[in-house]
Order: sequence, then structure tokens, then C-alpha cells
Amino acid sequence: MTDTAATSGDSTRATYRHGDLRQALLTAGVELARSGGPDAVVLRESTRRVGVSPNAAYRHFADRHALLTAVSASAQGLVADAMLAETVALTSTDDAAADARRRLRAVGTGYLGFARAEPGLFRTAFSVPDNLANSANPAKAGAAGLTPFQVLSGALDGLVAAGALPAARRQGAELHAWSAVHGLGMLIIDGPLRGLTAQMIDGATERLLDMVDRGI
Amino acid sequence: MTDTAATSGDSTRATYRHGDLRQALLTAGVELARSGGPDAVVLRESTRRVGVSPNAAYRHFADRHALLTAVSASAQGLVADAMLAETVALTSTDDAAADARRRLRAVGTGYLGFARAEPGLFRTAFSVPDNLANSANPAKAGAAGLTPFQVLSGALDGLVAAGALPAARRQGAELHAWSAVHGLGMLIIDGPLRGLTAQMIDGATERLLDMVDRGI
DNA sequence: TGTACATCAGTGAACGCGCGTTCACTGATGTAC
DNA sequence: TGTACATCAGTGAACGCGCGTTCACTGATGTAC
Repeated sequence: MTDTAATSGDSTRATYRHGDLRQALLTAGVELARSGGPDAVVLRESTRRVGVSPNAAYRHFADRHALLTAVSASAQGLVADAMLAETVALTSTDDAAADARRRLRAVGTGYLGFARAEPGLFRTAFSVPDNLANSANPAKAGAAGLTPFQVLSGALDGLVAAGALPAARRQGAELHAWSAVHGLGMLIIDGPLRGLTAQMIDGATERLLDMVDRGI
Repeated sequence: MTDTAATSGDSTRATYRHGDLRQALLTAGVELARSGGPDAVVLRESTRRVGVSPNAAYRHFADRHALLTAVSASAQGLVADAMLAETVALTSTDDAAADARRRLRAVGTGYLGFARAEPGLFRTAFSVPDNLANSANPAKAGAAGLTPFQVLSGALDGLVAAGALPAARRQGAELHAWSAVHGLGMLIIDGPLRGLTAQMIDGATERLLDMVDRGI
């Protein structure tokens, strides 16, 4: 909604006094989510960190939930970037199908790597009720302009284009691939698989991606 | 820890006054979890429902977290029963491999059916940090005496016995199969797939189980 | 170009809420003699 | 078989905490004339 153009030194002010309080609160909220997940995204603490009175937040967010939703979207952008980051190291070979499969794998590795590295942000990104219809919402896009769903979709499209996935199986394939990596992520960071060692998680990740590769 | 033998009419009292306050608080906690997930498992409200003063709970649980852990274990028992319930309708055929595959499928269907029917209990069962080493803890067993992990393990063992899964792939297979259904469950009840219609969820479930069937 | 005025981002104080937890206690029960 | 005593499950009152949210406000900024 609000135009959050960076408060660079140009003449037109981005907003009153603070510069851009909305963005500052959002950034503070992301840091809270990073260290404590969605429950830690608290209005009063966000304003405290920005150095503003508690009710000032209500000029920019309808309520706590609105802030949480915005923080969740930001976190999803970071996930998208992590997914893409894992694919940039890939080099093309003569085997387009193998390339496409490696790309999907990298996307999954990036997703799970983010879950492990930033569990609080990961939970905030995907444990807030949302709707698939918003999956392309620009607020959820990362620096590359893509949302996590779009990154995954792109990898699956590549699979079809390379002949590595029958077109008949393409539709809705996002949900299965996503479910697999998401489930492992949640079980590891927040559930019964919390005690797994890093090596065990690495192994489980590889074998999970094998399963997706074979079964999708 | 505490012996919670049913307070049947026999002579030896189970405990003082209340009968079995520990069990009563646990039951109240399960109901709280049912309607609101892990965050709703609150000591004061549990005691209120049982009709006892707030601090009475401290005779039976060290703190709120101890109650939550016990509630989570109870919820896991309910999940195990839901998984098994889906398998009892199965009939044996001449094709042992197909039977075993159907059984694994039913286990997955039961798991996801529980997630959809009882999202609060589902989240309480598996969103509380735990350790795989406790996966056979009797506190997590349902009426049939099995924990969810044990039910899943049994289905996978059946797959190997029937020749439907190479033994080399058996070890750790719980994690992949579990991740897939768990991820879909979480995305549906608590995340970005919340807006899916029942039909869409049914379809996604079937196709997810296809993927597991092919890929495991 | 100067002045009166409207806007509205942020203030300060306060509210009611429900929580987890601790304290010193009470009084029914079981048991030792 | 009766009585004194120890046990310990549950009580009542209170604590400090941090939260979300609302109220009437202030005063710097932008703008219309």
C-alpha cells in the first residue's frame, strides 16, 4: 500500500518526521521474527526498538495482525532469495533434463537451508494463515522480484520444458514438492526431529529430494 | 511418571480428594489444544475448567511446559489411532505388494485426515519440540498401544516384507514419508494453502501419496 | 511573498486483560503406637 | 480399638509482567489565498 521508496537523500521526503516509520517497524518486526518466530512479532517491542511510542504504529498498521502479515511477506521474500541463491552456482551441461532436475533440487536445498539457518523467519513466513491466491503478491517477492511459489513454479516449468516431467503431471505439482520440503523443515526446526544432527539432516534432505525427484 | 491407573471403583484411591487431578488437567489441556493449538494450552484455564485453584496444578506438573508436553503426547496418541483407523477397512488380496502399498497410503490418509479434522490437536502433537529418540514413548501411544512413528514404521516394514520396497531404501524412510504428509498438513491448516477447498485438498492428498508411492 | 489555516505523524497516559508463578496456609486422610 | 501425629493435595491471596488498544492531545509541516 504505502510507497516505501528508500529514504535516500533526495528532496521529496518519504513521509513525515521519522522518515519511514512503516518500513522501520517492518524491519524491527522482521528482526523479532528472526529470533522468536511469529509469536515474537509484537507491536510494542517493534515501536520500542524504533524509538517511538507504542500507538504510533497504528498510523501504519491497522493492528498487530497487519504487522505480522507484512513481516510474514517480507520473510517469504527472503526465502525466495535463498532458493534462488542455491541455483546460481549451477552450470549448464549438454543434458537439459539433468540440468532441470538439478535446478529443482537446488531450489529444495535452498528452502531447507533457509529453514535451518533462520527457523524464526521460516516459521513466520509459512505459519501465518494465507491463501494460495496471494502466492504471486509482490510483497512476498525477494530482491529478484520472485516469490517462493514463483521460484518453485519456474523450476517445475523447466522440468517440463526439458522433458524431465510429463506435462500431465505438471499441474499442481508445486503442492507436492513444496509439501515434502516444508514438512521436513517443520519437523526439524519445531517438532519431533529437532534432535537430529546436522549430518542426519543433510542425509535426510538428500534422500527426501531423491524421493521428490523420482516421484513427482 | 505418575501412575494414572483409571479411577475405577476399587478400594485403593488413585490419589487425594479430586480423584485424579493430573488426568483431569491433562484432559482439560487436550480440549484447549483441540480448539486453539499449543498456545491455548494454558495452566490457569485448565485448572479453571477442572474447578480447582490455579496453583493446584503445580502438584502434578512442574510448570506450564510440562503440561504442554503431556498434552502433546496425548495428541500424538490420537493421531496414531486415526492412522490405524484408516487401515482397518483394508482387505487382503492376492497381491501382497499392492496390499502393503495401500496400507501405507491409508496411514498417510489417516494422518492428513486428522490434521484436517483436528488442526489444533495436530499442531499440538507435532509443533512442540521433541526428539526422535522419544518416538516410541508409551505416553504417545494411542488406544492400540502404538505411537504415530510406530504405525508408520510398521507400514514401511510391510512394504519391504511384501517386496514393494527395496530393503536398501528402508532405513530412515519414515522421515521422507512423514515429511511429505506433514508438510501438506501444515501448509493446509496453518499456512499458505489455507484457502484450498475440500476437493482441492482431497486431490492434493491423492497426488501427494502418489508421489510418495513412486518415490519412496 | 507573507500569513492563516488544515493536515496528520507521533505523544503521553491510561485501560483492562490474562498469564505464570510463589507464599504461607488448611484440613482431610492415612498411619504408628 | 482408640488417639496423637505426620503427610500432602488443594486453597486464597497476591506479585509483577507485558501485551493490544484507545483517548485526547501537540506541534511541525505543507498549502491555499
